[in-house]
Amino acid sequence: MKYKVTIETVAQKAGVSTATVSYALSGKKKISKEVTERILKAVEELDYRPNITARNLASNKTWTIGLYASPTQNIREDYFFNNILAGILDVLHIRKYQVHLYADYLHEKTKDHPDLNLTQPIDGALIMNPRINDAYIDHIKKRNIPFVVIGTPNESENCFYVDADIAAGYYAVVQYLLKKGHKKIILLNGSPEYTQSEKRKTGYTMAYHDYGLEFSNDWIINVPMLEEEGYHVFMQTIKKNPDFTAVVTFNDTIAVGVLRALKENNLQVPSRVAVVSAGNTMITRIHSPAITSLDMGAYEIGSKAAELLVDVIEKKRIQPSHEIIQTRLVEREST
Amino acid sequence: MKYKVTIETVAQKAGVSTATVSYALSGKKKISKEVTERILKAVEELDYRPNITARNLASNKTWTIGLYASPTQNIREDYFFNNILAGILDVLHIRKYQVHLYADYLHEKTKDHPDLNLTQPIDGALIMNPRINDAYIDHIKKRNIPFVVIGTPNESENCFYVDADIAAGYYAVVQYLLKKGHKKIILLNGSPEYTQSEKRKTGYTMAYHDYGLEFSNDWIINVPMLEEEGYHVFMQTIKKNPDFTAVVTFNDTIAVGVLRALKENNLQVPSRVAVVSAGNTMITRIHSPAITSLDMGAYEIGSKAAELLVDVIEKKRIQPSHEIIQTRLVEREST
DNA sequence: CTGAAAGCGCTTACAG
DNA sequence: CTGAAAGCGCTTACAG
Repeated sequence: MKYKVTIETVAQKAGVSTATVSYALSGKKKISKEVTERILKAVEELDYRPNITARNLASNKTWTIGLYASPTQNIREDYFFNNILAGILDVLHIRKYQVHLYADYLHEKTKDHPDLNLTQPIDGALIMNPRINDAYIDHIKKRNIPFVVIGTPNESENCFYVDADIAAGYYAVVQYLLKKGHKKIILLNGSPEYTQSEKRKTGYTMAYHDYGLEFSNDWIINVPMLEEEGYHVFMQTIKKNPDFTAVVTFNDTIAVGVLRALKENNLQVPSRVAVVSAGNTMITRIHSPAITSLDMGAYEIGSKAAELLVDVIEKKRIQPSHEIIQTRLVEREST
Repeated sequence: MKYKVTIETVAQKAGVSTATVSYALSGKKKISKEVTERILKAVEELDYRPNITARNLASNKTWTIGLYASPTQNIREDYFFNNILAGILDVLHIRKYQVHLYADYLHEKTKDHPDLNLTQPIDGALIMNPRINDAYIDHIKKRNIPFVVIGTPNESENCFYVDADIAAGYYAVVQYLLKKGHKKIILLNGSPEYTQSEKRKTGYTMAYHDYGLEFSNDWIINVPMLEEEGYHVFMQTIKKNPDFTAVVTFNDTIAVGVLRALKENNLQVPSRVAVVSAGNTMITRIHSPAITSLDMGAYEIGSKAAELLVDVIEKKRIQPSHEIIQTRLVEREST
C-alpha cells in the first residue's frame, strides 16, 4: 500500500510549511534558494504530483476550456471539424490551456437537452455551430462563463464570435455560377435550425437579387449534413426539378452524396451540372471529379476563436467583439 | 453583483443541512418526499449549479477520462482518428463519462516530454498509438491511473489494450498481392518508434516468408504518416527502386500521396502498380482510382477501448486483458 | 523570506 | 430520516 503523498508530505519532508511548498512550486512568491532546493528534492524523492482538482478548487481556475461540438459537424465524415479542432488545439497549447470535449452535445436529441449539470468545470467555452435558439448558449450565459461562438449566433450583439463570411462567400459562389450562365441553381442547404444555414440562404438570395434574376424557394432544400442524406434527397430532387444546371451544397460531405446521385443519373459534371461545395476539405481535392469548393478558413476560425476565448478569460478583452474570416473560392473540375 | 449560490445557500433556503441537500440531489440516501421537494424548489429558484470541482475533490472521482491522442493520427488529415473518436464518444456518453483531449501530446517534440503535471484530473486514460518506449504509459502507470492502450503497447503483459490484428491484416494484404503475382512489394511504413509500424512489418515479413519468397529490407521504408511525406518519399523511391509492382502503405493518407507520385510518373494503377492502404476511411472510396484498403475497425476499436476502460475504472475488470479486432480487406480499383 | 490558518464547495462516515 | 462536522488537498491573504 503506497502512502498518498500530498503537499503536506512534501512540507514535512522539507521541514517547511505547506504554504512555502505551494509558493516555491508556483513561483508566486520568492522563496530562498536553499529552501526551494530542499522542497524540490522532497518533491523528486516522493514523486509528488499535485492534486489538480484541489488546486482548481482553491484557485478557482481550471486551465480548461469546454468545446461544445455539434452534431452538424459529423465528426466521422467531415474534415471541417478536424481543421477547426487543429486550430483550436494549436492555440490552446501555446496559451497553456486544455480542452474538454463535450460528447453529450454530439448526441443531443432535438428537443432533449443534455444534462448540463454533468459538465466539468471550465474557464470558458467554445460553442460550435449555434442554432437559432441555442440551449447551450443560454446555459453558458446563465452560468456566467466566458464563451466564444464559432459561427454566428442569432443574437450576435452581446456575444464574442468568430465566423467565416458565409453570406459573402455564398453570394460569390452563386454570382460565379450565374455569370457562367446558370439560371436554375439548387441550394442544398443544411438544417434550418442552424444559423449557418440561414447565412447561406442570405448569400444565395442576395446574389440572385443583385443579378436581377428570379429564383424559387423550391430550389432551396434543407437537409441533414451527411453524405447519405445529400444523396437521397438529391435523388428525389433530380426527379422533381430535373432542369437545374448547378447545385451548391452546405458542405463537402453533402456534395459527395450529390455527385454520387448525379453519376447514377448519368448527369455529366460539369458539362450538364456544375457543383460547388463549401469547406474545401481534403475530399474536394481527392474526389473525382475534384470539387470546386468555398474555403471558409476552418483552421483560422478555430485558432482565432481559441485566441479570442483565452483573451476573454484572461480579461484582456471585455467588450463583445467578433472576427470575420474571408472566404475564398477554389475552382476545380466540378465547375 | 450576483450572490454566489452554493449548497449552503440551498440548505438555508430549504431549512435543512447541506448534507441533506447533497443526499437529496445525489439520491445516495433516502430523503423524505417533502424535504426533497423543498430542496428541489430551492435549487430551482436559486438556479443552483453544483461546483463540480468541489464535488470531484470530495468524492475523488471526476467522471472524466483523458484521451492522449498522438501525432501519428494527424487530425487534420486522417479520418481514422475521427472514427476511433466517434466510437469512444458513443460509449462514454452511455456510460456517463466525458473526455478530456490532451492537446499537448499532439505537439510533443520527439525528445521533449510535455509537462505532464499540467494534466487535469481524470479517472482513467486512453492512450493512442503507443511508442516502443512510451513516456505517457510510464507516466500514467506511475500515477496509478487506470488506462487502456489503443494499439499494442510494447510491454503488453501488464496492460489493458485494444487493437486491430495489424500483423494478420498486413499478412493477408501481402499474401493477396503475392498471389496476384507481385514479387516486389514496397511497404511504406510509418515511423519506427511506433509499435504500429512494427506490427505491419511483422505481417509483411511473415507473408513473404510463408510464401517462400525473398524480400529486401530496402523495400520497407519508414515515413512520417502524412500525405506530403508519402508523396515526397515515394517520388524518391520510384527513382531508386523502379521495378516494384505493388505498394502497401501505413495508412490511407500516405496512399493518397503515393498515388499522386505514381500519377506524376505516369505509372498506371493498377495495371503497372497496385496500391493497398490501411484504414478504409472515406477517402479510399472517394479517391480516383478508389483505393483497396484494409479495414481495421476504427470505430470498434474506439468503442471497445472506452468500454474496457470504464470497466477497469469501475473495477468490473482487474486482470489485464486485451481485445483484438479482426481486419478486413476491401478491394477497390487500385488493385 | 516563512508560517498559521482560513477558505474553496462539496461528500460522507458517524451519531442520533 | 436528518444533521454536525471532518475531510478532500490545495491556495492565498495576512501577520510576522
